[in-house]
Amino acid sequence: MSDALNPVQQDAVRCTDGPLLILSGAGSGKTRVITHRIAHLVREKGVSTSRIMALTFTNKAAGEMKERVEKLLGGAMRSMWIGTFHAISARILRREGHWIGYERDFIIYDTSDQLTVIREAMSNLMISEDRCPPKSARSRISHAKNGYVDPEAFLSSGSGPFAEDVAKIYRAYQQIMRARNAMDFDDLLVNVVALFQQHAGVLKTYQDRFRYLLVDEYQDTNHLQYMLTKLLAARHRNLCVVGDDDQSIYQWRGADITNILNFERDYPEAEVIRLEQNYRSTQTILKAAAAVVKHNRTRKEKKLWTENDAGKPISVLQGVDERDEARRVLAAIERERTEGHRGFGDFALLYRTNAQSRALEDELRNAGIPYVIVGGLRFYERREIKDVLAYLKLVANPRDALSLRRIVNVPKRGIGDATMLKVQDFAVEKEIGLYDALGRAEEIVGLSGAMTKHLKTFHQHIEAFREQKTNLSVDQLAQEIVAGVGYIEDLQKDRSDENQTRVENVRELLSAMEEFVERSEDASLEAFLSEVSLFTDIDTWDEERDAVTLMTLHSAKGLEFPVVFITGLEDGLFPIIRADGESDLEEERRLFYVGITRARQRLYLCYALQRRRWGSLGYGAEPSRFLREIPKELLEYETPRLDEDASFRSRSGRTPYPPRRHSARGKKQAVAPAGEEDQTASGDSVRYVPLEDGTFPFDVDSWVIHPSFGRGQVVEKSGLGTSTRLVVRFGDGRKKRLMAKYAHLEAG
DNA sequence: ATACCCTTCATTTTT
DNA sequence: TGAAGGGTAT
Repeated sequence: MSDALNPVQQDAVRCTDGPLLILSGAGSGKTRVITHRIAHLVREKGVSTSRIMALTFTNKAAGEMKERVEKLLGGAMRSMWIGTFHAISARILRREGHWIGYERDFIIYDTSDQLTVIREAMSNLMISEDRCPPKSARSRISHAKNGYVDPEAFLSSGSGPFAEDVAKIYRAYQQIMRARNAMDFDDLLVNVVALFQQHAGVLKTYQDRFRYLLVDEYQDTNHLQYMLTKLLAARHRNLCVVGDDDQSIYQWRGADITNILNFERDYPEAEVIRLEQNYRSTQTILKAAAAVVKHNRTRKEKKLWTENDAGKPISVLQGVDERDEARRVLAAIERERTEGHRGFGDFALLYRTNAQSRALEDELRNAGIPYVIVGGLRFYERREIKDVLAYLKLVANPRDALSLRRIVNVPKRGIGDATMLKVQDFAVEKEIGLYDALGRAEEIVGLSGAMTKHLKTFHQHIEAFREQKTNLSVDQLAQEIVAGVGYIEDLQKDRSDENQTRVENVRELLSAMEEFVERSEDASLEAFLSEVSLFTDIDTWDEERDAVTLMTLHSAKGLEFPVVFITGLEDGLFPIIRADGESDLEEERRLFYVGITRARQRLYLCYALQRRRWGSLGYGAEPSRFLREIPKELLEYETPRLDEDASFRSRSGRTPYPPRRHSARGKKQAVAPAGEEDQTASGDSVRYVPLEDGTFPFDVDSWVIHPSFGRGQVVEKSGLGTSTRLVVRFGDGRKKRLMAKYAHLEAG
């Protein structure tokens, strides 16, 4: 990219006052313009950074923006509010939520937490899950919120099947969330809009403070975000929105493309600037992108151009099935690597659905190629991470019954479901929270003395953490908790690979917290919890790593790679057609457009003639109609090589690469079990003598025979009498935990 | 309490 | 297909 801004970019930078719509084509240097614009405001116009707010969709975009502005201005931009809509809303609500009945320490529920609450609401209402699937309730509630529709309005609008049920669930759900001082993602936006609408004074403070407002990816704003933007900008009207209607790919989530299409109607005095020079891709790639998106009707006409070379044709790869497709991708990667002198980090493999990553992943792993998967299984959604966070959440907010339930018996404290039911009954009877009920465990009838003690101990433990909360930083507090409850030790009791990974993840979390404390001005527990709740996988994606990147087309938005493979280009998959036959072809096409324009030099379009979808159901597929929308002269079909070599490889799973270890986040490595050789040597024979009380005489190191596992050696023994438990290592190296009284062991 | 078997779900995309 | 969660036998 050239150093100086081009004339249009300069216009966009200098046009600071009044509403401005920047239509920025893919690869047109959008981020550069935004950051220079902010720097211009500060340096040339003397605007204080504290008066600028920039809203983005992802933390990554926000972080990048902040970093680049800091670089331009040479200093930390503490006072400037750059963040995602959700993060900024959370920040405002931490300060002002009390106006609308939330406490400062409200917690943010993720989508699985949401589901739990919905189930709870449904069971209270006696609505069966067959009648109204919780997930569909969730999505309809979310839609309602995105349209700023409350339960009552939802009911009167009476839309869709079971509208009454959903309205009831919606209301009950909100009641539960309120009682727990909790908000879901949508609530963050709903509440900040409600706050501003109901409290003019509060709104005025923010309107006055933020004289310059900037919104990135405006084409993806939903109605709530639109309202929020409008409210904030109403006073100064210095609102700059940046976007590209051709890259609107979140309508399914409530994004309203008319926000960008109607900007000029909302702000008649708005300037419009079009960034149309592309600095990223070859002419060939741009031509293909333009030809595709031209098929859409609802869009603003624009003409992207570039001074770059024509570049190579776009390659089309055909596989017989998804494995074959994957192998062809790998072959192309290898060719690019040797001929094009590229590193693994230059490649991106994009797909429509996360499930498609498997075949690619399998082949990459076989070949020993390092790769990173973005999305899919998220760090903060892992069990161990959620456990630790649940402790923190409970410490932050004892009303968070969800977190309480999650960890009350983790690690095991002998507090089971039956006990918690009694606690719950007591809590309901006394009209107190679950947590407070634990503190009064001695009053609960029907609990054994030991159980009461367990509950009290747990309560005291948490109380102690709550006291420490004020003197300790978040990371120290987390360390105290992890150590205090023996979380890691508990994991290490079972030394499986899986648990080892879990321990590492917990440590990773702890170090992430240290980092958080170092870099944040507000290092409070609440701020940390807010941040992690709003974190996604793409945010941690490390572009420096020399590894092939795998991700969905959606995740790829905003990124670029020298070489891009778009896989699974089959009708029905991409464009996707759902089970009900519904498909938004224009949005799918925009998604394809986004994918194409991620590529700088080389683009590969791949499909398979047959693909397994949900297992055995293989379906024959037509190549995607989108392929036909690209002019033939831009394409180069790779001769399908369906020779015996390919089929041989398909069976043996061999590839030209030697297997090598690599780490792919979130995927457990296929590690061969620690091979213990056959134990054929006869050890000391222990006579099988069943004792009167049913105990068994086996000790550590003695040999036993199990009716189904065969012969093995006792490596651990715990418990006494009838509850004797043994860990036995059998012939194939597998260790089994056995309850001696059930195992039918014989001496051997 | 654990281990295994069964069912179900996911397969659209995410803050 | 395979992961994950529930239920049941041990």
